Amino acid sequence: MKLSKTSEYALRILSFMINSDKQVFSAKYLIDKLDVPDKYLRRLMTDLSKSGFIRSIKGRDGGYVFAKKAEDICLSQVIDAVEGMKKYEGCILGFGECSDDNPCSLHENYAPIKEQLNTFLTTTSIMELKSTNVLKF
Amino acid sequence: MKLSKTSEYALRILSFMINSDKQVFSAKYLIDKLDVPDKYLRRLMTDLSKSGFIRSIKGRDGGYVFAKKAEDICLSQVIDAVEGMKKYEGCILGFGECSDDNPCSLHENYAPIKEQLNTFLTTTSIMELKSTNVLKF
DNA sequence: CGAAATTACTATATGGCGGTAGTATATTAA
DNA sequence: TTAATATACTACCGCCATATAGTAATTTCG
Repeated sequence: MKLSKTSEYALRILSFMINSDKQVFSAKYLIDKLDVPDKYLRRLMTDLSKSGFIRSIKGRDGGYVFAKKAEDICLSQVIDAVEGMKKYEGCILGFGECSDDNPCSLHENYAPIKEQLNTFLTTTSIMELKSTNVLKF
Repeated sequence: MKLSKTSEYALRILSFMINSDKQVFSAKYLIDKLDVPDKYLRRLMTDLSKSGFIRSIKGRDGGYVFAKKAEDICLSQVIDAVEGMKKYEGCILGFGECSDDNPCSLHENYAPIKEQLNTFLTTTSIMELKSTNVLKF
């Protein structure tokens, strides 16, 4: 299951920052290294700043730095900040009140899978995106 | 994880048809019973006909009937017909060539979950939507 | 200081999904 | 044969995600 393009971009950027020795990353530098559209990346960086994952430094020699430890940023937080987690948490048939007590006809079979997905997203930090391999996208 | 609204509608309609004693269902009747917008349902029924799940009968006293056994229609086929299965089958990070041999940094942890999801969708027929409970939506 | 480099903001395309409106076409009951 | 009932088709609109363009504001190096 694919995330939204915006979530992909966000994770790709944070992943790149983790895998680099640099501390400060200008938008220009990230655009040069990653396959993310110029203005879209800039706006996304502002969003990620407002969400508290990174911090912006204005002016000449400015850029972005991590605002918290990468170990403390989990996938679901990033996804929730840029596209929302609702679509990954809800009932597969879209029934508003689907639950163990009031299940839709697929609930019994699907609930365990959804549970695993949500556990994965909420317990995996972006440090998992650190890799010795070259980044691909 | 939620399906597209169109997939929801499609499964809701087929589910309703399974749970009824009727054989032929006019669009007007389905619209009256289900919470699906008039013209949107009509267009969707045409799509489901073209995909071979149901068959249309034109003219007065016309409507729609199943074109194949409900046991032979699985969830993934319906989803694929109306919204496509790509987003449920692809790499979570959107890497085109993500595989066991050439994995993205989340592949190892996410692949088993994706596998379960796809098995669920491809092995569950819409007969699973038959229920003694009242339909909810 | 002042020019250069950088982030922040606002406004504007673009494409797809969900939804609507009107018309054409087909069939049947009377 | 004709009116009624049904599906099929085409065109359009609104919203949201993605993407682009231009300008304003901020900081630092020389």
